[in-house]
Amino acid sequence: MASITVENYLKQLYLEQQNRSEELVPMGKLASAMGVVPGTATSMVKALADSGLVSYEPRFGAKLTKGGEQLALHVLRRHRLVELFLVKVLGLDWSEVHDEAEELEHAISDKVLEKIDKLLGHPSVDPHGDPIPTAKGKVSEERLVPLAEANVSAKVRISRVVDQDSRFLQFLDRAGLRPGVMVSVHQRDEHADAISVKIDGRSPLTLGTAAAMKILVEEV
Amino acid sequence: MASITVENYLKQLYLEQQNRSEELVPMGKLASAMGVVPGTATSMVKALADSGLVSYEPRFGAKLTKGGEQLALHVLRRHRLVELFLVKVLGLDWSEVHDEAEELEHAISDKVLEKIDKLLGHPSVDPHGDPIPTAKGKVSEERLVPLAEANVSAKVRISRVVDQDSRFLQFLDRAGLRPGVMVSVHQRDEHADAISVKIDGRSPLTLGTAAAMKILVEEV
DNA sequence: AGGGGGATTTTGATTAGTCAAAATAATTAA
DNA sequence: TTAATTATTTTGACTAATCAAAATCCCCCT
Repeated sequence: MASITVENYLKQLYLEQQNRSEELVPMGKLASAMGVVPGTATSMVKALADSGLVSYEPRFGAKLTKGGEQLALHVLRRHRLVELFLVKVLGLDWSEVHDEAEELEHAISDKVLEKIDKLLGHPSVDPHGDPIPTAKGKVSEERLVPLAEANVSAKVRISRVVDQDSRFLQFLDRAGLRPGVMVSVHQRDEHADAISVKIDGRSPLTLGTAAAMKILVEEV
Repeated sequence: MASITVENYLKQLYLEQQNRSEELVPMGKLASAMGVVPGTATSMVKALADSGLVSYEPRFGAKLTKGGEQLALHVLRRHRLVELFLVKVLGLDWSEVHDEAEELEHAISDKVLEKIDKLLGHPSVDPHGDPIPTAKGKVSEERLVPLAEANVSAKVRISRVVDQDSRFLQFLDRAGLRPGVMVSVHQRDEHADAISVKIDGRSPLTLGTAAAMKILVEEV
């Protein structure tokens, strides 16, 4: 069995791989994502390479092997199903489930996981709109665009928020910017580094580009 | 925060203290309950004593301090609420929830725990009839007697099963001997080391004394 | 009183995961 | 091309938790 630590490294490596264009994740990035010093990441990755879970190019970085990716996806499936479960069944807020799931993802058996999956009706996304890998380790690829890059006056649906920070999510929640909600892009100002959006029945809201990059939308 | 290992030692120490009349739990017993060699238990208990969670009498044994007991009860509360949750909400079998809860008890936050408690209507016992400590760390004391010592021809209610072995529980389940069920004590034979009981509408069933000791009943 | 024998404690080693800080390599700037 | 900067790797040390096996203690029996 992979230890909790190993599960976390694999998950983080997967997430980092998604984020950047390079396929090799540099040790420094992995280390800061894991909250450890770089040397620790190096030695851990070497151990993971020995177990065949990652392939490691010294001085360049590491990437998951097929096996490592399957394990990572399995952890991610647990994480995301747990998040949705906490929201739907236990009534927690979507801004607070990430941290809870961070612990539970390592403690839940396949048996319990499949019960949860069934109870929720085999959902495909979690409360933040992140896709839930299947038990076989498949992830559905969506093509979403950052709100920051949406066309002015377009009508878009908020589909995914790629930042788990609780305070950011609470802000979005208060602003009504939840996955599923339709918004129209009011105006965009490159120089002001801002984009302004409007939800029906609310007054327009202006977001900085950095924030708007973290909100993925679907053009309708 | 107490590590998972520490939580397990405290829990086990509490359970051992309940089982035996002596208040000090000998290292050998603790070690075998924890599945470690005796030397490991000794050194762990010394560390726990240093943190003020147990008091340790070399060569005699250890017992929980007030603080240690509170922690142990908190772990036990998580364990038992999770067990009931798994049965009631996710539909697992009462014979299989113990092992699941063994992991989850260390991963669940107070926030989630209290949601579960509320959802279940603040229950007082888990699926095996074990009492659930309150959030403040109080356990209701019941006075139950082992089925093995019930009077012949008495009508009794099965209240608690003090063995978490999955196969034993499956056996009981198939025999209809679940907490809450009424049985009448048919006959008892000291020499045969057996007791025979009857559930309405079923044929009588004979149990060995050892098994009957693990079933606690309430006289009605 | 002297041994046995069982439980307990000690000692020395091991593994996983970590950090601090020195050494090395690679990249950028001058 | 050399020097400076930055990222990475190495080295040595530490902690928590464990085991194996030797040492110790204590009770009981003759």
